[in-house]
Amino acid sequence: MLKSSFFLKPARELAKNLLGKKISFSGLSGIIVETEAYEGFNDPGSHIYKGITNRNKIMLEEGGTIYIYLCCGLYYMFNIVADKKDIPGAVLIRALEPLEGIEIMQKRRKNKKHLTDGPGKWTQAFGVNLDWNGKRIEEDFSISLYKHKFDIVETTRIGIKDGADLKLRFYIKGNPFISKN
DNA sequence: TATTGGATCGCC
DNA sequence: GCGATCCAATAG
Repeated sequence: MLKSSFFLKPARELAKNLLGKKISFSGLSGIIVETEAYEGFNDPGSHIYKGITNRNKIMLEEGGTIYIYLCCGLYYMFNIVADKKDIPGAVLIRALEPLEGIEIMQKRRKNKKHLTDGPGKWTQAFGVNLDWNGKRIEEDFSISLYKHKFDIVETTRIGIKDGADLKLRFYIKGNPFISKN
């Protein structure tokens, strides 16, 4: 289990540090293999870029707060807020390598072959929804060390129009559970 | 009130 | 490859 001070760093740093960590929730777990950073007020790809709203104000909370939002009316995106209070930033968890509770994940997912290799897929497999928005990560989830040695690929983020050139997506090189792009 | 996605799936 | 899906937040 990581200390809460682990999350008090800029989003791009936290995004890299979260790779290879194990995330556990309600008997399910997986290794974080792909993340994206959304950092500061000046990141055009970030929700908070155009100003603080009722939804994105959670990005100003203390690092380690959960930020969940519904994407395309269908899928929940799970983010961990980065950095100190009032400094905006979040890390989107895009893909996991499943470890425990695979039968439950298969029950929730229609496509049994692709349980956790996308930001909307793994939240569906884990049964994550808006109930966890604004909660502290340590309340229901636990994040702990798992992998130690791996190479990190730094590349561009997926699905955004603005800030698409910034290399703020990170994934574990060679891992088969990276989302499609 | 009307529009719109940081995605996924199924069907061409 | 491309359109349908679904709904909360945002903009107007």
